[in-house]
Amino acid sequence: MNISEAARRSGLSSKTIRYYEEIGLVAPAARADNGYRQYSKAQVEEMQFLARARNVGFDLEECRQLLGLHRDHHRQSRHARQLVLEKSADLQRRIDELEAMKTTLQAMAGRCRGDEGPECAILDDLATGGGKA
Amino acid sequence: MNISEAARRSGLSSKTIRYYEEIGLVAPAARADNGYRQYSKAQVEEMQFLARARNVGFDLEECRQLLGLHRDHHRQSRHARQLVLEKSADLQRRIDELEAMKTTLQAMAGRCRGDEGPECAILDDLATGGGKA
DNA sequence: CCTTGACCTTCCAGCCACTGGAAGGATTAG
DNA sequence: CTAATCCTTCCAGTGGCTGGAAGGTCAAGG
Repeated sequence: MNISEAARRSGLSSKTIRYYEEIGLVAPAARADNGYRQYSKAQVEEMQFLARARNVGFDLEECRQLLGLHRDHHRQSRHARQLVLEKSADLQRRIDELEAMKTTLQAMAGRCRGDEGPECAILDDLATGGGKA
Repeated sequence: MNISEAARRSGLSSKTIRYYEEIGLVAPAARADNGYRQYSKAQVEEMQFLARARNVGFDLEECRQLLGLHRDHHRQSRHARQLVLEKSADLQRRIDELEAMKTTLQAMAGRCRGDEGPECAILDDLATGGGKA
């Protein structure tokens, strides 16, 4: 299987697959006589694993750890669970941050006339910090 | 006022102030005889404006636009309001994404024993996509 | 056989918004 | 005089790709 087929099946782009190989996240692919990368089902499955891990918020270093656990038959599930709980808490912190920003923005928009005139509660808030901005 | 004092008062770092000058987000500072940058109150206020705008989620290009509106006495407040509403929607989309990730993670953690053994619902979910991961 | 188009390869540059650090000059306090 | 703390410029690195150039390979159609 060539790289674009592996990409289609895994959900990663060809570029991303090459990049993951370069940084050692996936093993270097076998090469056909013409130099093209060749992939097995097992490798595509690892790529799917990585695509899913990325999609739930893990960074590449965490993906590396998770993949290590996945490959290790002597792993302890508490290690995976800990990574997941930490990431979950991390996401919650980021959500809280974004919510706080959004609340501030909504408050500013609520005080702004938003018309053709120059008077603007938003710009005043940003200038003075008055509206908790 | 030297750069570190301007940094302290504005909430930006000295590095960031130099960077903003370099990309033309703030006007080049006046220089003292020794070559040190000198800042006025008005400039520090613009930096505070930028720091606040950054803190509510605007990227540097948007900050540039907001600062342009702030400086323009013939502005129309609807332009600022539009930027704010778009950013708010943008934040909401990101919040929704993060919530979805977190929900998936929580579900995975809930099914995982998290003990000393190798059996692990999390790794299985990531491998198979079974748990909607 | 030739061309066209879709693959594939490598390598380099760029994105965003800084941050760290090196190398060197200026200022201040003791 | 020295030490500490400023300031300057410049270069490199971060994460996780993405785009593009320059060139090799392959399958189908004329």
